[in-house]
Amino acid sequence: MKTADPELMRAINRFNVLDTIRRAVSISRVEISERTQLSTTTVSAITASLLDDGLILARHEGDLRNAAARGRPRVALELNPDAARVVGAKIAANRMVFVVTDFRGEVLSTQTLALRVDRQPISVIADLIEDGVRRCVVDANLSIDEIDLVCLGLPGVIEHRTGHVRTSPIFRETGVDFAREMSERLGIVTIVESDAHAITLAHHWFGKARDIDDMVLVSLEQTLGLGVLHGGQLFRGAGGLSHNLGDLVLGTGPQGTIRLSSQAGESAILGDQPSGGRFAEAIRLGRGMAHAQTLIAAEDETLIAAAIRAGEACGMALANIVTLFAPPRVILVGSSLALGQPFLDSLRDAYAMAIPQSIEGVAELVFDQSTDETWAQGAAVVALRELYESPWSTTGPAPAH
Amino acid sequence: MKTADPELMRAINRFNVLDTIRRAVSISRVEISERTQLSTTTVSAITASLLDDGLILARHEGDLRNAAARGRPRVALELNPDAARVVGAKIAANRMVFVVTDFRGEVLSTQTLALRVDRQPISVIADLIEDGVRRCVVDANLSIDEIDLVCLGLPGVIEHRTGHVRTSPIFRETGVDFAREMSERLGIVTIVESDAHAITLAHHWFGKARDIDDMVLVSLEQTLGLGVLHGGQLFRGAGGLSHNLGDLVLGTGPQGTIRLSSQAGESAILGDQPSGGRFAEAIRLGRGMAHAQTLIAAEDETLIAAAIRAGEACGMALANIVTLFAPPRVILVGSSLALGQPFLDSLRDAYAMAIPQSIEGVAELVFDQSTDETWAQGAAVVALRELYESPWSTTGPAPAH
DNA sequence: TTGAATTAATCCGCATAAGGGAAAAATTGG
DNA sequence: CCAATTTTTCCCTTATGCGGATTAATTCAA
Repeated sequence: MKTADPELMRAINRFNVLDTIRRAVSISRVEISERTQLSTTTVSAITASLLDDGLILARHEGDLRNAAARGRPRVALELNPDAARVVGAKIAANRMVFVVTDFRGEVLSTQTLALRVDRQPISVIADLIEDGVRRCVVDANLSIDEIDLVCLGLPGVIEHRTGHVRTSPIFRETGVDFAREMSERLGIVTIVESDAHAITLAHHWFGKARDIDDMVLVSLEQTLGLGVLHGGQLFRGAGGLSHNLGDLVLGTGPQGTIRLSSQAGESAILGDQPSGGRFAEAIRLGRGMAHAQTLIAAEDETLIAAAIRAGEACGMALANIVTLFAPPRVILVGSSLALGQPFLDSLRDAYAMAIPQSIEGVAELVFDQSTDETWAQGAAVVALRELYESPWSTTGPAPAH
Repeated sequence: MKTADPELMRAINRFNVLDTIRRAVSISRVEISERTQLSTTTVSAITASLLDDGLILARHEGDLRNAAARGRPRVALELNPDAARVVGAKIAANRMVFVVTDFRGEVLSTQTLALRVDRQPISVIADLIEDGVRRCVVDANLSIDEIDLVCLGLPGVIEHRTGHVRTSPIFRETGVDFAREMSERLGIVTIVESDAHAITLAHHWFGKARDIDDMVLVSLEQTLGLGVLHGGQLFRGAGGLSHNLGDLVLGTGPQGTIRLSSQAGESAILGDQPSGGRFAEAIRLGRGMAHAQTLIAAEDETLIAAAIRAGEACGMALANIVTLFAPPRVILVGSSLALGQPFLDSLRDAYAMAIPQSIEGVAELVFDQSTDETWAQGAAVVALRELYESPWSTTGPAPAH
């Protein structure tokens, strides 16, 4: 049981102030006081400590109010970009994308490795990731020991608390203690997180959920993932497990249960393409969905049918998720969106059909084609949140460089 | 944004101490200190204030440690049963059950009204509930103004925060502000909550989830409900909405979507029975499931088939819920369990088939045939939790009588 | 029976938090 | 240059939790 002591109190208020500054980008103390309901005295004390720790900066130029304002001008407070650096990564079956960001989550450098890594031994994958992280750090003109935290977003069922990867399409093994492995290799604390959770936070900080604290995100990639934002925090199942939507059962068929992944997973949509062909080559290079879209535009019957089937399955699963979580907004992301109209239309139709009347209109559907960089940035946000929440003054990573 | 001030700190620690005492039934200050990680000094201060407010009592008789213990004996602290009284109720389509409980949640009196209330005008239902509450209070030798809170548990989609009943099988209307209606009638603050949430808390306090803070409960009654306990608290969807499992889509059939309620809802299982017959009579009296069980024991083909179909549908839905929430335990309750083996076996089989390998074994399935009184007691627990959390010393309901 | 040992509970003083009000600081307008 | 205005800080009060010393209540042994 966590006891409430003055330290916790200060940690909470510090985080709130820091997060308020982040959201506003630039904000005066009075406004922080208004938004957080903290007294100006307390805000002043907290910001003084944040300034002292080098987490924020004061900018005196320009008045934040209208130009004709009288009285002492407000001092703009902003996050100090240099307060920390983190690395975020999206690890997928056929590509890896790394970013280095500053304390604000702004991207400083990007590294993309386009290669198939799934089913490789762990040591090989770990080698590649380590290499990618180091390259990306060098690209940002930094040294590896200037990085405070690393967060890797990967598909599959991941136990956030321990960093164990229960199952992942990119690993042959199950139950890998990947956080420890990478932490040791890099010499930096490394967090392992579900890629869906990463992109969920990315949308909360920079994307289509900036204005709300409750929402659900569904990622339609090789794996089908889910992120639930609840009161501004990721809702992790008991034990901190991430979810795997692909395992959802849609019904029973002649050969047992029909899972969502068998209808809407990447391989289910693209099908078995003759190896060596142009399509198979595109898939291998991670361009499968884009290629599929051109084929759909050319009215390829098989693919259109597959896209429609996938859309229907997703729409139905989505309705069930909305029934359970009743979020005001649902964001859909992932490569499958590239399939275009046949997929999206059938998804929307199936959703409309399946959503119960009682909660019709509760959730707003939003589609978003984020770049891989955004996913990696989301992983960086996971890392940054850890830093925001840690009580700098007393203990934790070094505040500034 | 909730600001952290000393008052919040105090409220948190007070609640933790009170809840620790409740769980232990009888406990000394040292043990509270050990379990809550609060210093003995703080525990002493808080318990002094709780004693002062009359919420707990000190019992000096008997030593809590082994008989041969040396030193000053520990003083046992217990909840003061008389610190508050609440009314809890389970409102179903064909019966109402009321209980009055003391501050510990112990039942003081019970009232059962066996009558069909669904599809009646709201005023009629409200009349009946008012009557039931007042009778139950009199039965407990109390006056209505000695009751601190009332909580009504009803089926359907209910907005806990506002007390609005979005949809409920017992109301003709939708969007009823039932909490306000009943609060005005009774002159007592009345909470309206999903019956599934009520029974979930009942299990957490007294039943099969006493030892854990994370679990999922599925209620199989006329309506199919869900309760999710997350970190010892009910997980309410965004907006405090309760869930309606019956609206979950299982697949598509010739005439549109197939919902769980059409496979496993009470009416789906029992079917259309010729009115006037014994079965129809039993259903009208709320004995439908029990009657069905005797028919199943007599090998009624139609009913066995219906039970199996319902079990399969529930098992599949359950697997999906476990996939999403990954709880260590799932408790199944409700009248449908009375169907017996054909239902339970097919449920278990379908669940085993549908549960993905990656989380096989994380969730333990527990079946429980709670009485209606337990459901009502759960509603009382919802009310009591409000009292436990309210900062008595400063404001809130009167502490003692 | 009496004193030592032991354990529980409380008292006292300290550190730290937030908050309120007054004072200081920094600007504009006349 | 002074008055007006607004932001920020300083000083003081109150509340919290905690550590150490103190008091209280019991058992054990001589």
